[in-house]
This record gives sequence, C-alpha cells and structure tokens, in this order.
Amino acid sequence: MTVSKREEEYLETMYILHKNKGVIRIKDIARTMRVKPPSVVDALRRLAEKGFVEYEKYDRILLTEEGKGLAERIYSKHLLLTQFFIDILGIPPEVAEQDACQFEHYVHGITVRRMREFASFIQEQCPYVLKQFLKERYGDEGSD
Amino acid sequence: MTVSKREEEYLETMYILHKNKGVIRIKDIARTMRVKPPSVVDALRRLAEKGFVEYEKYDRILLTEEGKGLAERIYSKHLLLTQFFIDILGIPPEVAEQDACQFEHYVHGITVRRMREFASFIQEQCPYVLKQFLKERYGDEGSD
DNA sequence: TAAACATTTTTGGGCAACCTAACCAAGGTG
DNA sequence: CACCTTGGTTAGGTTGCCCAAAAATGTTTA
Repeated sequence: MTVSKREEEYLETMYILHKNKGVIRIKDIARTMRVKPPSVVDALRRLAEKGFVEYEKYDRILLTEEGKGLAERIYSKHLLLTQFFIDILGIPPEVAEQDACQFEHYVHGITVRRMREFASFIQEQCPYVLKQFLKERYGDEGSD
Repeated sequence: MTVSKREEEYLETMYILHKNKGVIRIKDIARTMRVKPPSVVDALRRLAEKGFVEYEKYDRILLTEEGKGLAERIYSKHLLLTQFFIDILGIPPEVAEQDACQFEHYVHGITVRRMREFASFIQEQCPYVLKQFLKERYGDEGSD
C-alpha cells in the first residue's frame, strides 16, 4: 500500500498530536497542517481505507499499528535530519526544521544512517575543528 | 510567479536536454521524466503561461531567460547536494542522485551553502579523518 | 508527391488535495 | 428542555498532474 508525501505528513501530525495531547482531533490536525477540516476528513478516509488509521465518523481517531510504525519511522528521520543540520552544519533551527520536514519524506535510509554516523564520528574525532567551523560562521548569513 | 516542484522538474529536464542535445523535444522530456507526451504538453502550456518557456504548438521549445535562470539555480543545488552526499557521507552515487533530486526543490539556500562550506572546510582541516570515516564504511550497507 | 511513419496535439477522463457553504451532532447553559 | 456554540461532515467545485485514444501535423522515403 503506497502512501503519498502528503499522507505521510498527515500521519506524522497525528502521531505527534497523540504523543502530546493524547487525543487526535480534526480541528488540531487542520490547524497544524494549515488546511481546512474537510481536507482532513478526505485524508482520514483515504488513510483509513489504506489501513493506517482507525476512523469512524464522529468517533475518536487512532493510528493503527501500521500507521504508528510508519509515522514513527518518518518522525525519527525528521529528528535526525534536524539534528544534523543544526549540530553539524550550523543551520538556524527554523530553517533546519523546514528542510528536515521536506527531506524526511524522500531521503533514503542509508543517507540518514550516514548522517548519524558522520555526526558521531566527527564529534568524537575532531570536535575542535567542528567547533571552529561553526564559530567562524556564527551569526552571519542571509536568506533564500 | 510560483512554480511547483513538478514544474521545476520539467524546467530542469529541459535545461539539461538543451545543454546536451541543443534541442528540446517533447518525446525526450517525456522519456526522461517517465510521463507520456500529453502530460508534457500540459506542463509546457502552464510554464509558457508563467513565462518560463517559449512554446507555440509544433514549434521549437525554448527556455526564457527567467526559465533558464531558475533551472540553473536548481541544477546547481542538485550538483552540490549530490557532491556532498557522495564525497562527505560516502553515499552510493545512484542513491545520492535520487536524494539530491528531491531535496533540490525544497532545500534552503543557506543549507546548500553550508554544505559547500563544510565540505571544503573538512577536506582542508581534517582530510585524514574524513578518509577514515569513508574507509571504515566502504562497501557495507543495506537498503531502504 | 503520395504514402508511411514519427511526433505532437486534442479530447475526455481519473485521482489527489484543496476549498466554501451548508448542514448535522454533542455538550453545556439559561 | 430548547437553544447555542463548537466541531465534524457532506456536497459540490477547482486545480495540478497524469493517462489512453484518436486526430492533426511534420518528415521521410519509395
């Protein structure tokens, strides 16, 4: 069963809402994803169809095991990418966040793994050089 | 004038075709983007509408200055991302290519710039450690 | 040059995502 | 209890992007 990028985003949002508030409400999904409630209902129906969500109208919304697993995998990529961008490249957090938020849906597992390994490696092998790199560029930078 | 990810992909493809073969043909765009010709015609019309392409039916296809500029900027991100993934992280070229191909449409300029800077920096400051990192992992790895 | 072949275009249709407007359900409050 | 508010749903419409089939144009070659 294939999942579009957008569907992954819905799953991830639901996963985070569940983690933070315990309950998943359409209104909150809509707000965090900046869409209107009917769009959420559309998405929920498709995701339920595909077996990632338990959804009956007017009833509580839950991720299935499969949905939760997928959401978790995406979210962990998200965290790792953000981390890498901030800690290694020194990207401002909001930008890192946005980049991660897109890349997480496409990036291969091996790339994520390598980023994690690289980060540890460099932090252990030449932390001073890394510090130097980040320091040199601290506070400059433009847009785009 | 906003351009969708997909539209950027069309522009980039046309840019590369133009660079390699001098002439841009619908059939070639379709083949490299793995879509059918009618989809290309759709896209061309939209891109012409937006001023990125010169297109009259049955006539030769050209990028406008604006289209060419945009395509170039995307393509240079593409090259740089690929480079980074391969040279710093040691990702297999085909995978690096695919990851770059997606990320190029979203990544902030600052992130790309930092990657470039980081690559130079590390290659100059601790080339041996980098070599070590890449060597240790040479040839292992799975999928995903 | 006319037929055959290749390429492009149109037509008509599908699906994912989104929206607005209007309608329904559930839970408090007067 | 009837009303009102809030949140959820349905109906109906738009746009992007894709396709197959058929029509139109361009090109080559017998």
